[in-house]
Amino acid sequence: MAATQRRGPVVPPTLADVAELAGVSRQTVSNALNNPALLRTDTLERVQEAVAELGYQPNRAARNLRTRASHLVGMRFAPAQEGTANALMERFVHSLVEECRAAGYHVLLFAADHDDITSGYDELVRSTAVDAFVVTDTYLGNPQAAWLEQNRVPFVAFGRPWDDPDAGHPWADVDGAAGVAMATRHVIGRGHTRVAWVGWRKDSRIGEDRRSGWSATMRERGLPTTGLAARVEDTIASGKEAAAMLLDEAHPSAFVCASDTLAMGVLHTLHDRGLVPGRDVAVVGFDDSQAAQVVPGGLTSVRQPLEEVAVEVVAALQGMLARPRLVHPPRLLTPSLVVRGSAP
Amino acid sequence: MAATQRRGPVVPPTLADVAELAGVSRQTVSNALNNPALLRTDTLERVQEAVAELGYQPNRAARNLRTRASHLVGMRFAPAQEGTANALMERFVHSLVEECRAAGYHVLLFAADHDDITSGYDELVRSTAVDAFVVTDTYLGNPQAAWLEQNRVPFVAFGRPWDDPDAGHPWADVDGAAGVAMATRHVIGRGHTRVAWVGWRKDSRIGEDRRSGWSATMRERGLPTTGLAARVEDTIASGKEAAAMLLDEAHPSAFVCASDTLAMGVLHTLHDRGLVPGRDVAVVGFDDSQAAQVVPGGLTSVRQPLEEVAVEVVAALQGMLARPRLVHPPRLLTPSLVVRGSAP
DNA sequence: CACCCCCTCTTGATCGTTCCAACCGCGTGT
DNA sequence: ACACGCGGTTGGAACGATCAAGAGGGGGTG
Repeated sequence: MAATQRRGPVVPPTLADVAELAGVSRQTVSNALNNPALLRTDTLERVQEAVAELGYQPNRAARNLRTRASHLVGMRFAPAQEGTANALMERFVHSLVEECRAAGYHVLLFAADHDDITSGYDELVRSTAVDAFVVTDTYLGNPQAAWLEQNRVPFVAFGRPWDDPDAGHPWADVDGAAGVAMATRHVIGRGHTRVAWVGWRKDSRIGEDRRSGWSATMRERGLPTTGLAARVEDTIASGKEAAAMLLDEAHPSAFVCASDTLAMGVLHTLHDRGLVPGRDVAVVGFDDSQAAQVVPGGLTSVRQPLEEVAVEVVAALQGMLARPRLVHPPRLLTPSLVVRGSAP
Repeated sequence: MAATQRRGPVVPPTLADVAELAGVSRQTVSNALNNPALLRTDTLERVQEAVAELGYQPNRAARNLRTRASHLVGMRFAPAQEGTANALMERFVHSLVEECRAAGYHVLLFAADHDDITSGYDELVRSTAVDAFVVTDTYLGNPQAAWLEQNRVPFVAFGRPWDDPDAGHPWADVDGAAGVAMATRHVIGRGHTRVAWVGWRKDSRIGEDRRSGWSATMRERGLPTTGLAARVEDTIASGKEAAAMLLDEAHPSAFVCASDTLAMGVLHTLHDRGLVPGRDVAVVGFDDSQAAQVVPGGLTSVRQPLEEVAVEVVAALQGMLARPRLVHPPRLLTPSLVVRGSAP
């Protein structure tokens, strides 16, 4: 036996091998694995021993073919943009992988053409390579969400369906407005009254949502907002320029930003002007990126509970695949504030 | 027909459906896809039309079962450590996904128990869920590489087999010593003569390799190294302490570091002491992390050519799966230096 | 004209698993 | 004593693709 395995790839045992060793039929072995309650305890034990002895694992391809399920979840993996501080995905994907494992799923990554967003999805659906998708970039006006829904492809979104509040698919998201409100209250609590907002352009729904957390809190506390907001591209340079402009024209003592990238831009301006973050001017970012964690002095930032998002997403996936009719209720999760030197 | 598809999931067409529509047998359709040269051109066209009309894609599970190949590549996905600036994986994984797509493969992510490293691999191998693995964390004394080799599981490593120079598996790696040498020459070229090294503990093979790039270059230029090196944990705090110690005792005017995390630690000390990076003291990191890119002033850093690594890894995978006997020759790739404010 | 061969296409079997319906032994109710 | 239900088991048929081998027809050759 050892001699036959010395050369060439090891050929894994099959259900039939286990059945023969245990002295039962294939179906009994199958039941032992998928429906153990049907077996007498002594038979079950005998089968389990045989399974353990051979190191048997059911062949995925055969099982997939028969059950019409792959136990794979597809996810399009877009790279983090260089030169920004947005690195959510690594954290999220890891949590997702962990959660999926607990649920008996694996994560399949794929890339799509940049011009044809649906290409990757389409191919995987038609070849029945995955059971469902996790869609993460719903902020792009999500053409793929609409496409998936139209084609009755199961998927769960990380991100709200902004354009269609009662879309038929399950989703989980983080309450950006609540996070920014938390950040704003934090700096107000430290005595700041002129709190500026550096956010994204108006066409970003997420950006407007986050901004509302700032403006609502300011209004609530009776503080001014006019002239204290900037809406720019999500780059270091834009954040830097916006901060310079705001400092000159509106004299804020604190900045709340839509992203860590913008916040890092603000830090650049303070750095250039010899202002000390946290002492002269408070700065809060959003995402708790690695840059926020390691920048000298530290950047206070709103941290998304990506682990919880992953839990919700996988729960929704399981529900959706088990009972396709039932729609999992959406979940909106609350982020937390990580306080560091830039806004102590 | 439309009525039958209105409710419930759409059932994809099979080979038989295409065959019927094209008026040929199943096998002919199969040949049209896998071996088109065997068909007469007019038949081929007829089949291709039918394929296009039905939107046919071969069922993965069935194909996998029959061909005993899944066209999936497994990769263990470990999360980036919080509080450090090491975020290589996201970039590498994306490149890998792109390359795999070109080669007709997909990437399957999985997580393993922290105590039993081989658990995830074992399960996937025995269930024939993946054709091969990409192993990335070979620096941990790689128990999984040894295990995989022993069990004749195909895999390609990103990282050299440090402990076993002529290991039987293909690999690609980045020449860390060359990268550090490049960094060291850069600061020497700018007039620095007392160049310090902040690296990892001695038990790290990668760390010692990178260190050799510094020490060899210094020796080559006839510059002193004694008292100018520190070997510490890969954390911000350790880098910060090491920099303080070195500044007090050896008075270096430049720091070359084994990682961006350590380099950020050095920046912390400079920041505390009112020293300006790039003007008073030069600092070079390793990895070109997001933190290096966005920190005020910018951190000069050695950038790993992860895209090229991915190309090599996938090429090795293809060769290995096509001709298991032949061993793909290892490749050692040269990194580049990204110059920013900390060492202009 | 018969023979052979090559090119093209078809038929039957197979991969390893799960689903289906039938089967068997056994105890129970009538 | 016979039918019946029930827990436990059995062989056979699917799932959808590929592999192996064979069938049919046209053209070249002796």
